[in-house]
Amino acid sequence: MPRKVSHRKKKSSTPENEMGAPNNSEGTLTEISCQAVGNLLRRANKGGTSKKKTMPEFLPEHNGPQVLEPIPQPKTSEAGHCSRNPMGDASAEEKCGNVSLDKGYLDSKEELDDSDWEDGTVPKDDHPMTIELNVTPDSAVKKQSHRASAKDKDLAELVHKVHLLCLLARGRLVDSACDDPLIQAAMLSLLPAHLVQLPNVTKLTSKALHPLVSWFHDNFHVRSTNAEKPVCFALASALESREGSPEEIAALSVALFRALNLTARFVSILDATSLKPDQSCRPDASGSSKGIFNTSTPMVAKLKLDFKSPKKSLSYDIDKVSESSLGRSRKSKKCSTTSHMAQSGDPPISEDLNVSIKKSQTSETQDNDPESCLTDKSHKSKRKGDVEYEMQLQMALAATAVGCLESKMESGANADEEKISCPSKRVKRVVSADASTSSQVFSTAIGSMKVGSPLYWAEVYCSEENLTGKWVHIDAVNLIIDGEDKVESMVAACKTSLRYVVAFGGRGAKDVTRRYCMKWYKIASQRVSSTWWDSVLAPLRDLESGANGGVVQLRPNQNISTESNMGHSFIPTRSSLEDIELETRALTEPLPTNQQAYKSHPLYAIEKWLTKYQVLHPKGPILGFCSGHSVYPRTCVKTVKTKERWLREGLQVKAGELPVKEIKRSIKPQKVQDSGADDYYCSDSMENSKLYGMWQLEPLNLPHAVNGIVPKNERGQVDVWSEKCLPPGTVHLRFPRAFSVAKRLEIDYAPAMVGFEFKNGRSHPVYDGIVVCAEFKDVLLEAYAEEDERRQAEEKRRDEAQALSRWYQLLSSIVTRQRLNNCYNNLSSEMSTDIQCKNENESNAAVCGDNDNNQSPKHHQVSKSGTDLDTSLSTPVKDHVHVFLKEYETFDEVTSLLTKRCQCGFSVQVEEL
DNA sequence: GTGTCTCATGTCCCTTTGGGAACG
DNA sequence: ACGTTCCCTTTGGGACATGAGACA
Repeated sequence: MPRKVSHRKKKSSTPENEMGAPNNSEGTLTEISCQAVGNLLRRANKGGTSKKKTMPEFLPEHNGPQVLEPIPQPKTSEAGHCSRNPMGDASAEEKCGNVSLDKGYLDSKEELDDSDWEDGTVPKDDHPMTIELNVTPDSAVKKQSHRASAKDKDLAELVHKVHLLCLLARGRLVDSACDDPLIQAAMLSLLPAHLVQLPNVTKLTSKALHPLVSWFHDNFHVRSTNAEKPVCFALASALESREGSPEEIAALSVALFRALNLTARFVSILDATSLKPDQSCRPDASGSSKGIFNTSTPMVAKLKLDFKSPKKSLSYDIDKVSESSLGRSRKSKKCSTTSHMAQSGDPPISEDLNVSIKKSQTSETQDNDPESCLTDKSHKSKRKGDVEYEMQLQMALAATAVGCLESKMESGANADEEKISCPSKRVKRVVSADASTSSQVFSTAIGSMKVGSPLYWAEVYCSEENLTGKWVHIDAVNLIIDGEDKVESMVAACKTSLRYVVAFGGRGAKDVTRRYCMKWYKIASQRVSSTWWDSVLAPLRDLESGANGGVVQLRPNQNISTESNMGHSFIPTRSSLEDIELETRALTEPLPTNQQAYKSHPLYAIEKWLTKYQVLHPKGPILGFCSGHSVYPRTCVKTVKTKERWLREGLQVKAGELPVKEIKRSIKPQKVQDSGADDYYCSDSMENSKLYGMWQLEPLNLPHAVNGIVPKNERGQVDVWSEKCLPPGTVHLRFPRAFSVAKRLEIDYAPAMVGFEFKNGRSHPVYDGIVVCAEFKDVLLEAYAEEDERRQAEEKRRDEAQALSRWYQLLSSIVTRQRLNNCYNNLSSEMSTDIQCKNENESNAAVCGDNDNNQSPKHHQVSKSGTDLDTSLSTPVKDHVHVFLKEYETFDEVTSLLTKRCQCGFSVQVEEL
């Protein structure tokens, strides 16, 4: 493939880039991680996916001469942070355009545009430039034609898990840094005196935190940071400059809260690489690639690219806001603009705006929610789906009669009653009054605002919120307090994933995704198996609840009811109450608005998407409707099976029960040979399978064994799928050849079929042992033991006989050879030597030769060929004494072996040392 | 541009109970 | 005569996941 060469021109050589790839960063944990995970994914992409798809994901790539531009290293020391900086890096990008590779690759599709590329050779000027390998932009976006194999899936899952672990570790580091006493003290020293004593820790409400958060928001801004420092230093640096990455700013807010003795957690979205193989190595639909170490916010990034002048950017935003907010107050415009500018991090403009906003906020923050400026935008007309969504939410809540989400109960408790009682007014009220809770509308509004995706925020425990206190979401970066229901919309609008939201505290962590994710069904399939995730989090949960899960002091009137409900032993802690809250959310998820979501929804189901072996029982209550289909609780979905399948589980259909469902089952075409003709025809017939539900079953009632006779099925066997399938009074003996013992003792038995084996195109029953009446068990075992012993003895005897026989054969052949040798005297001495050598090796029998007449002071190693047995066999006269005459001696100079021979044919070899 | 639905297609799982010839 | 082993041939249908295209 021809390589494409990009002229990145001056914009690529920013000071940041020059500093961004320091040699001293070589070998850092980040680099090693980048490379290791990159290698993993490259393995996954091997064969079928081009390099283009993998390379941008994991930078820096050390491709030697291929990358001529100094590639900026990941700007911080952590895995997740270096990329998850959707707002903070914006200013940096404005400065350096689309240069930095880790951003540039990912953020803008424009970079991949053909106009940016030209074929040619590398010019020999000093402009840094990049060579990208292998593919054209079109092919990069081109979809994979092949499906991911199981291996790819496994690998993607592995990478996903590793990435999650890295992000968890990162979160713990940040959490730990938030506890740093120096940072906390420095934060306190910056805090105005009137705010130091502001929060009443014992009776804290989210509203009381507004001044504090406003002050923080005004004084700390998001900037991109390219310094690679340990978390603590990074926080200190951000504190000093009052600027930092979103992660640092969020962490500083946590440090501030903790310095004020508030119970606060650092919350992070763990935006791990995709669990599915195709998505983990492919640019997403919006054209931005998301890799493990490079997560982008395309909307923000594009904005930065489009508008070089900050002022232009500002005017654009204001225009957009004014367009999208018809008849909105001036205040809301300011708020939205401020919100964005604070994120974009342009110094002069945001400063100016901060001043203006300060003025407006100081007079208004006490009474109005700052985030109302965001939610006001949701006044725009609702789509049909939004209205349906709201209606269904209400219906679901009414039908399930489960308490609504606590936050929503609080916000709209009064309105709910009216809505349920007066459906005709519902829509209007939803649009007008309850717009702040409409995530759909908010999503649209956020989209038009082009704000960055929140990835980090804080949670502060407010004891006076709700009845029992609650963890309150505080996004100091975006100046949003108690906006947990907005996070999902903002995240969705920015193409980020809300799969894992983890709160860090006390060096531990807790998954609080349920608090922020209202559409669990959308993320459920993107999350790793809960078993693994729970086991990973278990020790961290303990740490977290140990630090933050203190006993909740309930108000007197609440104490009674709680105790009566939960029992006297229940001591409510923050942790346990939060668990209940999250569990409640899990059980009160709003109804999805699209049909397909019901396919695998854990809570709801529609009949259309039931599988072949599922029925609704009972068929109700109807929780709502989706496109005209009734929605039922998932608990009504029951699995039905055939009699035979239930039999395997030790259950049988009750007498008189009719099948709850019948499905057509095609019988396998039988090959029937037509007599007299070569062609085959298939007899393809259909028959109905009768299916029964669990409620129609009873424990298996097999006929009892009587008079030592085992009850058998129509095939004369017993199907032993499990112990439950054994007829009463029988036992399963899993011994090989047990049947022969039973047969010998004339005990009735049945072969035990334990399953099937698919071989040679058809199923074969697999047998394992026999089933006999229980009373014969001991007799059989005894007999089997005896039989086994006898068999082993027999085997031993047979082996010995065979060994003897083989020895006899061997020796006979030697004797025969020797006799032939004696008879026909012309056998060469070499032959004899060969045989002796061979015999010596085989028999390994060496004896000392007493008859050695050699007088020389040699050390003799004498081997008597053929052993004594040989001698006795070869010499008919027993009292024969070997005589080794000199003339019969031979000496092999190569092996230094002296061979002495007797006239009888016996020979001895002496090795001369 | 986005979300939803339908259809097509690939993958995976479930299904499931010889018989004849040769040989010992 | 009887028991054991080998060889033959190499399913196929449905559920489910996923992508493409149409449509609102």
